[in-house]
Amino acid sequence: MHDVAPDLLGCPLLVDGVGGPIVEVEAYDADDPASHGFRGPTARNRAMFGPPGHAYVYRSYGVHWCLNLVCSETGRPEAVLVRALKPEFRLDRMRERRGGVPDRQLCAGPGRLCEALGITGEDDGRPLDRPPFEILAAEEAVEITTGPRVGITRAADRPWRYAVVRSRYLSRRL
DNA sequence: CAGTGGATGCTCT
DNA sequence: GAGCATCCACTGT
Repeated sequence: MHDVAPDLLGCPLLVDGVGGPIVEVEAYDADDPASHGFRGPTARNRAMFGPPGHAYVYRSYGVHWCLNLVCSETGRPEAVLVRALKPEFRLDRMRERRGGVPDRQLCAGPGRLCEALGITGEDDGRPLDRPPFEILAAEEAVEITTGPRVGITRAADRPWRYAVVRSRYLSRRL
């Protein structure tokens, strides 16, 4: 799964044609105390234990939605949290949904990204290779760096945040 | 700029 | 009843 996470960077993620290339992700694996799947399957996290190539969407802080791409090859809960992408396709829809924030903040953060792409709990468990989802091959090679994950308390020092070097669309500086 | 705190609802202990 | 894989508004320099 730590192989999958960096490979996703640069790949355009679209929902109903709205989106752009992913610039920032975080990896969560089965032996990770910070992962929702760490304590076993529950009603919320069941998608994490399902087949790979599906979405795991959950509500964060009672307010925002966050999107994971499930990539458990072995039936273990492994997923990649999509934290930011470069707004590129159908910017008009994103601006409309995000209420006039600067373009660089349209998808700079997991909650913001879901709002811009219209992702909700309805999308939990849906396959990523069928509408409304679409993930394309990377347009060009990107330079990748790593750093500590954001917003967690347990295992916060694991450097499992992957980002495109010098992208101006990241949720935070590395 | 940096730092702080509130909103808000659901999950798990 | 506690604790969030967050965001935004507001404060003070």
